[in-house]
Amino acid sequence: MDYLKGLNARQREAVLHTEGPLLILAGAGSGKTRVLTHRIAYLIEEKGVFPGNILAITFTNKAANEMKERVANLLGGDIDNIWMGTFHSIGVRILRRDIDKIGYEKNFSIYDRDDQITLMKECIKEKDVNKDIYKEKSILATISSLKDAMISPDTYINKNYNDFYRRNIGELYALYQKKLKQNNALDFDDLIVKTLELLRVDPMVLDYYQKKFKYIFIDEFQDTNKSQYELIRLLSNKHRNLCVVGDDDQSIYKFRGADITNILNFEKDFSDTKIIKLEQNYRSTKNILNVANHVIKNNSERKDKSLWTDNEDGDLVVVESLPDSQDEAYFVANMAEKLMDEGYKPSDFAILYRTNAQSRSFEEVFMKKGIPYKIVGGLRFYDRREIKDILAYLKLIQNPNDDISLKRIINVPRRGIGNVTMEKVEEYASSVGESIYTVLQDLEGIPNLSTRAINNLKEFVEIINNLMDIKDQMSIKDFIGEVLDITGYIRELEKENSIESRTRLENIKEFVSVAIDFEVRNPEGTLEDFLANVSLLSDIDKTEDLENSATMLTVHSAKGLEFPVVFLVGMEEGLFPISRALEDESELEEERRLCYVAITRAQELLFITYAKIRTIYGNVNYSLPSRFIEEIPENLITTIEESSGLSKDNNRQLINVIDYTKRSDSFAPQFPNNNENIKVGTKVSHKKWGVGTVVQVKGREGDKEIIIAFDESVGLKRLLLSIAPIEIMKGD
DNA sequence: GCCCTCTTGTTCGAT
DNA sequence: ACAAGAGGGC
Repeated sequence: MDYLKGLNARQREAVLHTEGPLLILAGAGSGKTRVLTHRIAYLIEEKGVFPGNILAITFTNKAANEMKERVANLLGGDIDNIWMGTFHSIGVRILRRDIDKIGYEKNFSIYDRDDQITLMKECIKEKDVNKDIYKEKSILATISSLKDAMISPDTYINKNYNDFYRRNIGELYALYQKKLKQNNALDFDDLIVKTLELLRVDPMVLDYYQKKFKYIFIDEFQDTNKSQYELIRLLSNKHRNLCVVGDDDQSIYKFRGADITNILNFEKDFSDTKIIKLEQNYRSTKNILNVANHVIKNNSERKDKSLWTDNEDGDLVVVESLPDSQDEAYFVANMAEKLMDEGYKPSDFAILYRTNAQSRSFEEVFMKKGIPYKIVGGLRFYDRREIKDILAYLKLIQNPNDDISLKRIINVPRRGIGNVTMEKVEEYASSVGESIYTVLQDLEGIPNLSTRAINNLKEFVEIINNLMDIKDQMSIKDFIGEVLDITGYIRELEKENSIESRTRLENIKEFVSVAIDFEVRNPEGTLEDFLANVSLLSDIDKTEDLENSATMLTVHSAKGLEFPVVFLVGMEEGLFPISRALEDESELEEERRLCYVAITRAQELLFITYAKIRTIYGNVNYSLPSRFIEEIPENLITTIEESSGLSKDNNRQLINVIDYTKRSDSFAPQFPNNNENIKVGTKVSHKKWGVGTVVQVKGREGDKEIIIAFDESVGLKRLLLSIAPIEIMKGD
């Protein structure tokens, strides 16, 4: 088979350059996945490279699976031996084999964000520092960036010895690491850092992997952080066949340590680097690409490149201003319906927003209109309480040292084991330096426990021991069934028999089917593998592959994806770019890159919307259109009104119907409030809040804001006169 | 030990 | 606007 077929000259060059360091600067939509898959296929088929000698690191597990599939299709052979996955999953794989060499046990747990917070709370309590000053989340953020930069607690403490606050942070960092180890647990950052440590500490292990990985690929290289970069430098050091693919314009993860200098300095670190630029875009129309180019060129920190396309001009990009976020949602939904009449499918649509919280209004309207949709991230399945509970049981059974998981479920369902009892147990456990589970094996040894507490604890210990005994005798799915049964978790929910408990039971069923699915895909997989798999899924991975539904997701999650029709919503100053970035040039450039990523997801049609009023935290905010909109030349954009009237060149008749913001439920009130009759003292009645008196009227850019005092149970409310659902009381 | 009410933070993005 | 956590009363 010819692996060069259908590739352009640059792409071929990238496929053929197999030896030595290679940096592929791949613009958005320039066919980099194609290059990567063909290059891997070429190596195996033409160069006779054994699949087990290839390591490919992708950004999500989904991307890894897709790449695997595509390579398998090209080759028609067995490629299971290729190591393909995210940095974190590769780390787990290496650590499961040899982590005992750096003092952990091989059955380590992986702690997610919530587990980290729980653990940090314990550290703060134990260290007895002011918890109003030392916030778990911000400390964890600091620790995470320190780990990314490979700075140890000791180094940090020594460097900041005279800074009281920082020294405390450093000591909390040290304590946090100590506790992780006691729990035999690693957090996400540890999966990289400990892998690095293992390779540095043990020359045999390093040698093994350096020899094994003759060819290494890294996708989305612009979003690797320092420790990840160090890891691949180490792994590739022997064969030096390292191929990295990235686009500095799409670097959007600085907040979690992504270091753009990795890509900018690659050629310095690897002196004989071959650089190939892929600049032909195969994804978007000329108009869309033009818009993207005009936005990104305002950034100063970037490698010079010019992305071009042979595709059609396509329609102009539509920029639409809406009164508020609900109108925005209706606009998108109405336009989607219109486009469906023209032959588009729901799955062709993506709604991209800056923050997850924005999804709600779109979800509501799509639900109302019956347009199928799915949400990436947001209300996360794996974050639900019942799922976390079951996972905690499984984690504890797999790793008895995992105190965090134990404490989560020791009294779930209720077993009469309360705080007082647990405090005694924990105190004893830490005094003898054992895990909670271990000390529970000999309840008589724990001081001051009441007989009742002992009996309750005994019951719990028996449940867990029982489950540990049967763990290896059955499939994962059956074992989860036993856990749900023996612990009484299901019985408790069934007994409750509320709407909520029924939803929970549904979710649990869903979780069991996840396990079944895992077993089908990984016949050899252990409970350990299953848990690691679940922990390391990205939001994209976790999103159900619902047939033919629109996708709602953040711009961050949209990285690497493409859609025929993109709605880029909430394009307002303070939201996108986000308020925090307004005064910082480098953060602003990151926002601009994010905007560039959003625009370049679109293949055929792009709609950009912004709302004049946006409610955040329940507060009304008046906003201006995003500066990124201002950066687009007028001749590249249009509005619905324009495009439906006198049509410009290349501009399709987008609509026949005029009002795209019409709300189908006509909640939008027809109250004649635009009159001058409302003034301070006027009595009005509101649908929901009842009768109130206007206490203030303020002018606001053509509209008026009124403040009304309602009954004391409601209090003061701020409303916009033009849209307030109020009526003036007669006889006033 | 349990339940109810009040307070608090959330929302920048995520493996 | 809303959920989760804290705190107080029983």
